[in-house]
Amino acid sequence: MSAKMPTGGRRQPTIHEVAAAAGVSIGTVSRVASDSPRVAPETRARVQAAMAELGYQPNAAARAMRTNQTKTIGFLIPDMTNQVFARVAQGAEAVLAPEGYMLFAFSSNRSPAREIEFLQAARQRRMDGLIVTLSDETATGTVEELRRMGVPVVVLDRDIPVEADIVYSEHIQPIETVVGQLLLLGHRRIGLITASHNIRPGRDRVTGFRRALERAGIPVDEWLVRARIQSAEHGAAEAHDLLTGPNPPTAILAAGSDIFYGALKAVRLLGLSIPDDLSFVGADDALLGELVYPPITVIDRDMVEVGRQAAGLLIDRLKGLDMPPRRIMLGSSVILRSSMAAPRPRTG
Amino acid sequence: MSAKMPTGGRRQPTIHEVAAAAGVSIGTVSRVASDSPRVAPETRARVQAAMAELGYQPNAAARAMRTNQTKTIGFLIPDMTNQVFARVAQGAEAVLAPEGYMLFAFSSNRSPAREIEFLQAARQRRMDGLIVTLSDETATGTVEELRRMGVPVVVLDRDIPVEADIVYSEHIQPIETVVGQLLLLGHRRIGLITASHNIRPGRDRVTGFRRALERAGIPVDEWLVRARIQSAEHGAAEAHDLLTGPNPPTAILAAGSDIFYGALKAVRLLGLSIPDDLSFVGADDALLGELVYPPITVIDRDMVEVGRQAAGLLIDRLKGLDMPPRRIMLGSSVILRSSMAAPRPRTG
DNA sequence: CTTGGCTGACATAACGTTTACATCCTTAAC
DNA sequence: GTTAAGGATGTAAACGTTATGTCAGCCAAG
Repeated sequence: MSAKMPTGGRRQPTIHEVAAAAGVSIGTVSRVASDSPRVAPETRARVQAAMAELGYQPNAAARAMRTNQTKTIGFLIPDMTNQVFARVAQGAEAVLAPEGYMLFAFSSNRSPAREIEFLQAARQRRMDGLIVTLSDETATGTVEELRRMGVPVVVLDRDIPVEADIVYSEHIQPIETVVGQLLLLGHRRIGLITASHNIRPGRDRVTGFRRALERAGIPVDEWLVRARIQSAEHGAAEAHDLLTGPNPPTAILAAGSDIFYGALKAVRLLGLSIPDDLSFVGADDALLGELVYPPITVIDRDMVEVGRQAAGLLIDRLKGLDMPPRRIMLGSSVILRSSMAAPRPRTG
Repeated sequence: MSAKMPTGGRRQPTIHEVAAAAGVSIGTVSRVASDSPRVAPETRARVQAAMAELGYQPNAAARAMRTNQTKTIGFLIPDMTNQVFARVAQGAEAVLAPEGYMLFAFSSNRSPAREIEFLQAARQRRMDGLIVTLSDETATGTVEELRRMGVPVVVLDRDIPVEADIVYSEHIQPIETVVGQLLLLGHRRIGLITASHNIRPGRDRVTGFRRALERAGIPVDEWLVRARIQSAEHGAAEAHDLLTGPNPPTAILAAGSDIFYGALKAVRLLGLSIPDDLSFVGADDALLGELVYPPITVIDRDMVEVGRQAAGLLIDRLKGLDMPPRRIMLGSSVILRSSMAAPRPRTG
């Protein structure tokens, strides 16, 4: 052969080859591979030497077929490029790895169709458990598929009619707090840009927003409430629309990390100065809020902890815990910075 | 049973149950499942109905055992929270999915030990191919493990002694360009913070840096060259050290996205103003560069394209292409913004 | 009416493990 | 010296597929 296929072609050694090399039966090799007792130290050493020599790695498929376990956890996220979900993965991984599970992340790019594909692939691969963040609670196919899973599933921050453990983040209260602050500063027209009503964070943020205004006795101008898609593009478009409208808000809440980027970019493009021309509040990306000038007030939450908690719930189920679905609610905090100020008196 | 284990416990139906339900043999079910011809339309319909009824999903492990294919590609990245790698995953996914492959991402958190664990897991799972970004070219265990893979591997932006296809990014030239610009502006002391010599990007950036200075006949002050760890912490620490030293640079190149964040944060904390007190250049996060004030000059590259190219190389190998390792070099661009200016005349 | 060709379906042998069971060999106790 | 106990190892079935070989039926041609 003149051209070698890079790192390809080599067949993986099987338990039989190891057995032959060590001069024992495959049963013995299997016992050594899975750290069973009942094997003589001398034999064990010989087998281990053969395994090392051949570079033997047990075939997970064959193993899975016998044991009905894959030691694999699937993690479905709407968007891999979003740091928020990446941090959750990090937290989950930290809990799962020591238990011998591998976490494989899959990004759906916010497409319910891709989510269904993933769930089917996960079922085909007989993954032992799942952590999922759906991009649309109202997509029935996804929920249906989730019901068929047959393995423990932990849902993140969504309300769906499925028997599963859930980790929630607090969204209502922090928005209420921030809107309260803005009202105190004198703002009366506050814009909210967030995710759609089809996912819990979107709904809750709108709820918090309304509550704060109602408590202050201020009617909600529906034009100022933009609950649509969770994306930078949406954030930019809505911010632009709000700020160039006939009666623009004096403050904007960009609730969602992507929306935060997009809205901030739109503000920059319009040449508005924060907080002189506009008060601005972001969410879920404390670092960005810190790096820009002026530093921006941000609603933040510990996503790594979300991942840890989710993995914890999953581990319990994998260990056979049998009880009704559990719910964990994790808090959010408001990091106050200098992006909020009293509104400039109307000059029009 | 009083408490039901959420979404757990349900055994998955097998091909036998589908066969029984449809009143055919398992062979026929298998042929329907894999879209073989040679099955009567009426029979096909009956089998499909049974599959839908039972929610049948073929067991991937059993399938893999027979076919020696898992339709799974592993993607090893140093850090999931880094957008750079997430974008690569996105690009790769876009190419792989239409070919029927699933991409599973795994983050090593820059630990060679975790990388070895992943490679072994990938081999156990008999993944069909791999895209890998190692965190240290000099870690021998990783390379050794890579050699044993037996399936096509595409390496991203690393020089390692393995027969594999590689996708490179251009790092020397953009640094040279930027340093050239800074020299033109009058800078003579320029600090470089980047990754260590153990990975190609770190080495190349230092090379570009030296070349630009040499061409201008300026000796390199080694104190100004900080090629260490690719992390925000390192970026912050080195920037702080440089800027508080006895003879600080008048310009800083923060070459690497994490380093960019960290260094920028350090500059903020020191209360320095860009570009008046300091010229500043970032890398790999064009969006951040755009959002901060003033907008920051950034060395950028199209990571989604990197992913696409890598997946393309992999697909070719999976289709049986047999030729010596291929190398693809992708360009980088410099996005000029207002963070570079003439150095302030020395007042000391 | 037989034969040959063809189609659709079935039966069955792998694939590489794990594990219950069988077997062999020591060693110790009677 | 026989036997029982027990530890170490071997044997073989099963897991859920795919693919190969086989066979039954049917139609057309001789």
